[in-house]
Amino acid sequence: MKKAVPWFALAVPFSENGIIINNKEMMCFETKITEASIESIQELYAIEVMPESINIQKTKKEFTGDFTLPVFPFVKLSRKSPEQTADEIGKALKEKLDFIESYTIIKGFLNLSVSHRTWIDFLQKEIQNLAFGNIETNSDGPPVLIEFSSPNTNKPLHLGHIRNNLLGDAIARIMDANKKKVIRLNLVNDRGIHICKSMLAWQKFGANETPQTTGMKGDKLVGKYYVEFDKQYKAEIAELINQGKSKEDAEKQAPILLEAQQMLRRWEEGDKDVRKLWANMNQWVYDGFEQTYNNLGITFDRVYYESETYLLGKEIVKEGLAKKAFYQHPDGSIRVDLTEEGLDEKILLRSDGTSVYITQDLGTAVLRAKEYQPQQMIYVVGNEQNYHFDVLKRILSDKLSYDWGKRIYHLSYGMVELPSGKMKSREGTVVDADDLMEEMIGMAKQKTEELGKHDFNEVELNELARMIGIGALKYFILKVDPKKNMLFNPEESIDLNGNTAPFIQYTHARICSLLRKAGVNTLELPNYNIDVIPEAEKEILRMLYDYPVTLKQAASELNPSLLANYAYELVKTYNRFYQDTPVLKEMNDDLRHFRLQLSAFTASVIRKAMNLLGIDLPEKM
RNA sequence: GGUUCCGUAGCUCAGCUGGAUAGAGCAACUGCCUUCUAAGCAGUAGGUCAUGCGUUCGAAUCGCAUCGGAAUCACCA
Repeated sequence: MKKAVPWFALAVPFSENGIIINNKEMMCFETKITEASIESIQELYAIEVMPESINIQKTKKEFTGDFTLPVFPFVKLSRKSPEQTADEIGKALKEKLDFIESYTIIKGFLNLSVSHRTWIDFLQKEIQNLAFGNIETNSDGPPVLIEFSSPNTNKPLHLGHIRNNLLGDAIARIMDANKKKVIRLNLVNDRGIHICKSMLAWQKFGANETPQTTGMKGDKLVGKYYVEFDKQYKAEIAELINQGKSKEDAEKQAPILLEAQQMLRRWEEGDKDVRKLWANMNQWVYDGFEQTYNNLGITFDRVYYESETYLLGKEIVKEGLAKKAFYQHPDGSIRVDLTEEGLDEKILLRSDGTSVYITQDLGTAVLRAKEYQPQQMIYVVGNEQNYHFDVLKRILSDKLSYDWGKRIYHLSYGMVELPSGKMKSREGTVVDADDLMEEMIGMAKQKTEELGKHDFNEVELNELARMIGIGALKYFILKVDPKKNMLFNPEESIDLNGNTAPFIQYTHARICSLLRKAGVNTLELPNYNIDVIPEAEKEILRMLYDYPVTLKQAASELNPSLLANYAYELVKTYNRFYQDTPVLKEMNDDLRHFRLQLSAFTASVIRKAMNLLGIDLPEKM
């Protein structure tokens, strides 16, 4: 249950209580309150307390105040009642901190109120700051590598791949907002028995079908023959069992499987015909993938192909053998003994000298470490491979003593499950990525028309539907904590109301409309002053203030869902205000200007958060 | 069987570095459009936070045990 914090979380400047230390003089109330509290307690009770025991939190909505300090940990030291302790500390804090205007005490909770002037200053200053929330760290430092997507080329992408792609993309964006140089990697698994299965089935039953002759998307066509292979394979197994073979024997001896294995050997020998067929069919798949990636808005800086890198690992294994990090088993295979680390023995090279999955991962890890000398290597891979990455990391850092081995981080995400269980390509129980996107866009279009939005021509309507449909899909996936498994029910379509992207997009569009009608530049409004900020507005300010912290936390935990949930909370808070507070119709100039600026800044922060999730926002909807 | 992860409203999810009366959305029900976009807002109803014990001034949150679910433990990837 303990949150796994990546090793490099420390590289992000957090103070002990998780708050950013001064970024471009950004106001950080919590830090100042914490420091002043330590001082005050020292002065009042002559006792030094650790910063950890000062736990500044946001005041709950039902009480007045902005920040709360529970004083229970100090009552033993003060030898006074919680109320009296809180009062003494509150008095001292008010004196030390000019931004604290007043405080109230409820039981042992000291609720501090930040002055209205301070909040106005915050708004006026930060709305000018285009980089609000972003932070400068290691901007010239070595890059962060993020490997994600990494598809097999024998079948089309499905909803599980979508989660992987969206997480990888969002994390790359979040790291980038933290001023890290990010390299997006894709390692395409373009060779192996699975591709040979598709190739063989196509050769046998394909009748020379191509994407051109069938009008089928390339990856779909190749996937079709992968399923075709499986059908034939199963039929042959059944036949063999009928003839009296055991199930295991049948599975090993089915002629079509033997043929596929033969094809793989010919591929490895460089057989011209096989290589040509392979190159052709892979190209179909790449053309198909490109469309899917485009529609998802996913890009890469560097694509590795396994066919080019799969031999690299053998060298590493041989070196490790020479260094006695590994050993040779009597049967000829090379293995690593990780029993001391609480893991098992693991095969690194087969007895016939060919490489297994981990051999290749060792090779590509060394390759990219050499090429980029990265500060971090993040792998976005499902949690079914936790064990594999545990082994990989231990081999590289412990057994082979690569210093960068420790900087590998497996971003392990949960599976997308259907009500019927896990998705399985071979059994056809998958939610296809292209179909799902198309369906979402269709729904968005239909909804837009139902709501009688007539301000759009055909092109605009399509673009709007794309933003809403794809946005809804991305948000649906990204709002869930990455490490948790999630459920997708195809019977119930993804919502467009409530805690969804369209809700957030809609609020943004409303603000845009408001600003268009105001017809002023919100950055150049005359300086206003108001004595009392109404509660609805203050709640928005408090939410806006939270954005930088949320972004830092999302970065250090590699968790985009924090930003999704933040955006939702912000928007809900804004809508409450919008519903019954006039902005343009406000006659008091100061108030009107304040509300306009508050709205503009809110829209800007919504944009920031959603951009980090890869979600586009229309200005009208 | 070993290891790891998970269990919060009918459903999908927040909250988990211990803090005040456990929150949203969907589904159900009730109000609010002659006023800045109703893809909205306000409200009703729905909970032994899997169970038990422990630590603590205080536990959904930390520890131990039990029950239930998932993943993994390949000369597959």
